[in-house]
Amino acid sequence: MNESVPPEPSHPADDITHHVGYLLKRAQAALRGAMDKVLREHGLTVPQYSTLELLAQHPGMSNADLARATFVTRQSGNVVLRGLQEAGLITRPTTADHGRARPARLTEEGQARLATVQAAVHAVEQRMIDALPARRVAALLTDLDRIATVLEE
Amino acid sequence: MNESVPPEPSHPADDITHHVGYLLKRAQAALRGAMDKVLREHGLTVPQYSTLELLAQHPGMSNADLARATFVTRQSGNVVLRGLQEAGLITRPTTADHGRARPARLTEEGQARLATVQAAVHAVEQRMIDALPARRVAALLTDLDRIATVLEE
DNA sequence: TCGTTCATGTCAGCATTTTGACATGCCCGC
DNA sequence: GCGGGCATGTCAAAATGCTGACATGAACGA
Repeated sequence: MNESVPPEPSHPADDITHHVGYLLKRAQAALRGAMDKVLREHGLTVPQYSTLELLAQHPGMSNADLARATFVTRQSGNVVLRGLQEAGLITRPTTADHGRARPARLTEEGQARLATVQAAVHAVEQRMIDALPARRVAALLTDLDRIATVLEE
Repeated sequence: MNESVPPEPSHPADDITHHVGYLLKRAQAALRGAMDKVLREHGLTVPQYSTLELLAQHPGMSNADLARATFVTRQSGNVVLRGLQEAGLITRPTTADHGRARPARLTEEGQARLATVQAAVHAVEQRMIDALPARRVAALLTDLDRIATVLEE
């Protein structure tokens, strides 16, 4: 059953802007821009927000954990963590009780700041979801997961 | 190890790593990494490849055009263009015949280099597509397009 | 016990990208 | 004509991210 897509049978690559990779990039760029715009009003960057959100769900994550989860290097993650610490939004023990990992946790102020921006960020995500047929959202999630998984190996 | 996840069974929707935004980021990061790895063997970066591909389809695009199409600033686009020009893969007129825009075009060597890497890059994209149910690919494309469109405005 | 291996945190240097600014050249309404 | 408005190219400086390197601490097997 290949009849549903007959437009270009012979030419495999016509318009790059309609390839999966390009659209993935475009959607991600648009999301990044929308989040940046919203977060700037609250004095946070996207990496900072992501870190706060992760720490809220998993208190005690180390710098290396957070770096992996946010898709940056440990070095970049460290910079973000220092910024958040200077802003008083997180705390890290000065000495590691086990290994070298220093578990990070949200401060009261960190939790408050996160709660403030969550509404705005979630509104952005809702705009995304509302733009899609409701019954396709779940499929999109599994598809994106499969793409990531197959390319990560 | 990063053993940081024995906490309470939170609701699936509460886990950020299953949100659309996070999966979009993860898929894009994985794609970027896979393309980087493949292109490095041919001495090209992802922005350079993207620019070559766009110029192959649309000869004469200006720096500003390319910057918009690759989701970077004009300044960054200019750096990429200079690199490609130094490598002898593209040419740009030293003076603009109309306005300030200087249309870029692939050289013979540029076309050859592009043809060489296209197979490798397309193989990556094929791995993505093969990881998905065939009948969902078209839906994924339209969904990504809708996400990008709604967030770009 | 000891040595190897691995993960982590951190420093330094480099590359890339962005922000901000400015000059130049078209278009379009007046 | 001609002026404002806009898009483009480019420079300089700052921000951001990465690679390479090193030291420390834990886990594991000989």
